Amino acid sequence: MRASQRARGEDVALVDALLSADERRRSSGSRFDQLRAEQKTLGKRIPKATGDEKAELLRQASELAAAVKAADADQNEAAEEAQRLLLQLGNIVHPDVPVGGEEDFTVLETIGTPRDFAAEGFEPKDHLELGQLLGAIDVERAAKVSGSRFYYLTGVGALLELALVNAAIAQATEAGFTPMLTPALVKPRAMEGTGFLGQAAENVYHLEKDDFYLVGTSEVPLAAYHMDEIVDVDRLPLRYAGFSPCYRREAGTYGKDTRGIFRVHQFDKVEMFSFVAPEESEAEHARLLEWEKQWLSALGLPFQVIDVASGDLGASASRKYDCEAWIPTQGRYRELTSASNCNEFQARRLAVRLRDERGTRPLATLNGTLCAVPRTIVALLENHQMADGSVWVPEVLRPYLGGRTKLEPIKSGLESVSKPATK
RNA sequence: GGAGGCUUCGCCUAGUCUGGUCUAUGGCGCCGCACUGCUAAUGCGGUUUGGGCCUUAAAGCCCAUCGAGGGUUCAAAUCCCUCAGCCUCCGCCA
Repeated sequence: MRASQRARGEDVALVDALLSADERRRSSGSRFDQLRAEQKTLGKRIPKATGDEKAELLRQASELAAAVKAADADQNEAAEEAQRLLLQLGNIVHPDVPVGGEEDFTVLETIGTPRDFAAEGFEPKDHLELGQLLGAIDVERAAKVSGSRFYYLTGVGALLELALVNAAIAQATEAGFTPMLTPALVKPRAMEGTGFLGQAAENVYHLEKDDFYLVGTSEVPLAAYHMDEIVDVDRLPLRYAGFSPCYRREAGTYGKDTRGIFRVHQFDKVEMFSFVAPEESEAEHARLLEWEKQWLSALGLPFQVIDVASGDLGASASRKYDCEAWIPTQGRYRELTSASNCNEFQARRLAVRLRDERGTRPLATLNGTLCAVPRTIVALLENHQMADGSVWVPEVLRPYLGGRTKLEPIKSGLESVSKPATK
């Protein structure tokens, strides 16, 4: 909603200011070039000259040097101004994107059918209750240690995460992605270049003492991986499957999704990231979505695909498809994955270019979630639960869970082993 | 954390002490052309990136770019300062 409220008038004013700053940069730049050429010519004569002639030349050169310096300063100032304005500008929205705020998305398709628990004769438990029965999730101790919106995955919960990650990486590798473990702390340039220091800045953790940012997604280190590089067009597409912890301040979400692990400050995620030629970006966007659908289908989750509305796109995406899984205890579809086409937006800021017969130009970057762990666990537990609190394990995960077909409530869980002394 | 060394137009490299002759040397790779049954070899030419001018186009021209930024100077790859990255050694540490 916030983004949609950004008045169009402001953007127009921004673009005008940007254009005039660029014009200033250009004119003082050509003045600089000209003065510099004169200075060079003059400079060549100085070593050969003697006496009065030399003194005169030195005097002229000195004046010229001052003029060059002034033109250079003008140029730099205008360039900085233009850059500053440019960073405030969001990506251009794809014309087919539905206009409006968060609620104005279009449902593109619905896959699978939510279970009818009433017909099965029992009331579904929510993921936290199931997690506790299984000895898989501990939010109480996490609150003690780290505060709200943190969690421990314990026992089978920890195993479940590892299984999900392994299965997701296996699928991505099969599809041709290069698996990557990425830094979670990045420099300002990487954060800024991916578009996270604009409206999204309030949701980013910053380590002031070292000027590091904690990434909210491995999209950041993956996009910046080829920063300042020129990639030969023959090497495209470059596809990476990143796995990293993700940190989010979740500012402005007080009171939203407070129960369980649906919305947390730290989680692990497998992310797909593609570098492609700009003319390929829409086709690649569709492919990313297909891989997400393949993943969610393999997990046996009912979900819908939405075309996210313009106001909910963020700064860097021109179009975004979300896959939303059915959450039985909430009675609605919730975001599990998100695939964004950023076209040249990030590449331009990070100076990632391609080289083909036409020369060099920015390429396109796209990102798509494969598996954001906690939310996937939420959906998995709730959708595959049975009346006794056990949870059916989809086939893709079994090889990574010692072949087990279901997770079962533990008789004497961690609770009985060591209860917190207080409360 | 401490001490020292290094960073040059794809890769390697000359140049830095002693500022102007650097319009940055040479090799490798790559591209084009020539020659040659093919390949190879050989010869000649080209080969950073960004901005601008000019042109139908090709070509050509100007400016910047020697890790980044600042300073000194008429003039900086070269001298000074700050920062970054890499390497070596010491300390500490999983």
